[in-house]
Amino acid sequence: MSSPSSPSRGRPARLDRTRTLQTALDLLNQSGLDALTMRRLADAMGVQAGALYRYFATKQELLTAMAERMMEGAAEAATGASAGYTWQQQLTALARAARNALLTHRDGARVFAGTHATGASVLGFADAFVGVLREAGFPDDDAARTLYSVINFTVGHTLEEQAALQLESGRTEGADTGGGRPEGADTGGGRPEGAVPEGAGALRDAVTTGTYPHLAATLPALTSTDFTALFEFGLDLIVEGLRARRARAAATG
Amino acid sequence: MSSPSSPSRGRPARLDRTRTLQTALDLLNQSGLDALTMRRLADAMGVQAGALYRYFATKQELLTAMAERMMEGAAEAATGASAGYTWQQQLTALARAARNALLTHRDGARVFAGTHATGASVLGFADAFVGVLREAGFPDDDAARTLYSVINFTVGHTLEEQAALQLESGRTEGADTGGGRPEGADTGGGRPEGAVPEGAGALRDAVTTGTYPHLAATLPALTSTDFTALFEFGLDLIVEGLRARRARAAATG
DNA sequence: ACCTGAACACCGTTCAAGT
DNA sequence: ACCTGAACACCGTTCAAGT
Repeated sequence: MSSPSSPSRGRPARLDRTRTLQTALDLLNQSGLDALTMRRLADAMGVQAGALYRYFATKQELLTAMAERMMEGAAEAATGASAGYTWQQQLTALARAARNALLTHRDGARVFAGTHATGASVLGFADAFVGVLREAGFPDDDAARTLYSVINFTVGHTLEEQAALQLESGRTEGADTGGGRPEGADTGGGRPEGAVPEGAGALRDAVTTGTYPHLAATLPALTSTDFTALFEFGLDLIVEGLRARRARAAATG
Repeated sequence: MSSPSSPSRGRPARLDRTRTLQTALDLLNQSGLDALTMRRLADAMGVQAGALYRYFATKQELLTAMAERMMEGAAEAATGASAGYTWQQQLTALARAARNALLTHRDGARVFAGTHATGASVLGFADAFVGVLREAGFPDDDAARTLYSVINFTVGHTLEEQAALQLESGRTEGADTGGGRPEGADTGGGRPEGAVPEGAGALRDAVTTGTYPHLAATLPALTSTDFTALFEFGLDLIVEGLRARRARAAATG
């Protein structure tokens, strides 16, 4: 029990797990995951990089703790006032809470996807989610698999959403010093001479350049930036799929 | 047109886009994404690291080309013989082909998720996918959104699947030299003294330690390693959701 | 034209030594 | 007990210089 967390005798200790975690989350929000290095985090805490390893054995362990904290309160936020909600409404609320938790932190989905947090926040959320389905009468297997379906969809979606956010902003660093870059390394697509597009514009360009009739016809929806509507659409598909499965089971059983 | 790809006069050139790409994919399969560095790739090609930058302006561009190549043939693999399939069957085949394409390469999902490939493989796949839905009579918006739902679910799922594979193997490097590691940095959970579990065992441990009634009741399904069944479950949910949406639209319209 | 050599500005992690 | 200093073994990327 004489871990670094417990305040023994001696100097008051500039570091501890909680303060390090909070500073890491702040740094993440300010600068993004790529800029969150152990050295920069140490700097922000006025300490040498090596000192962090007394509280987190590896960077991976720190990231896992961050993922865990991101999910804090997600289950509660979705539970709302109390009862009177259908299982569809409860499931939808939980999924939205998960997406919101990831969106609340810059690169939240990347942090979550890169870790395997199994703390109280994540498991509490999972237990609430599975509980809704079990109490609605779904078989245990279906309940567990639905949890993964919704989580995987949510993480995949938010990964995309946050990647798109990063591209549409943050195009203003290292603003091309004008140094003669070797002319090679082209994609070979015969681009109009300008810069290589990267965001939604890249998709629009590529679609209109090539011959993709169906993509061309759906370009507006394909390049839409209404990620909330996109998330709701997929979520609704899953929930409706569950309802259909339930109706079928009721008819058969 | 005098790009490095076109063989002009001079020495035969040990490098080119295609050979570099192939070697990178081989190295990925052998060693994983974390070991795929520009320096190691250069080593594998018998060249200095800087030489690679004549063919790929950045590592990100190389990774995008890799993602693009992973998806090569996915649309065709799903199209199968010819017609006679329902839109549900065609959609399911396309989604399976996407997962298989990612699974075929080590860390394939991580590579794909970290890039924004908009080449012929990816767009051909997307066009085929959207085409199935449009020809089945779905509105353009629904077709485009369904594409994203399925892709995001598939990427999220395969990310998890490949992460789980990595954990259950590969526990045999840097086999603890016995050096006195500082004793701190514990999670504070009072673990039984052994090593920190990381795979499916970590989840099982955490669930049985805490008080999560619903997770405890569904533990077998929760810790199952049948990822194909898990993928099929989620995919079926989405497809059934689409069918329900279609039936509703037909009744209303 | 294509590649080498060498540098620049970083990384995560370890660990003896100080206080 | 807690942190510093300094190192180890790496990174991605740039670019003058050689051939």
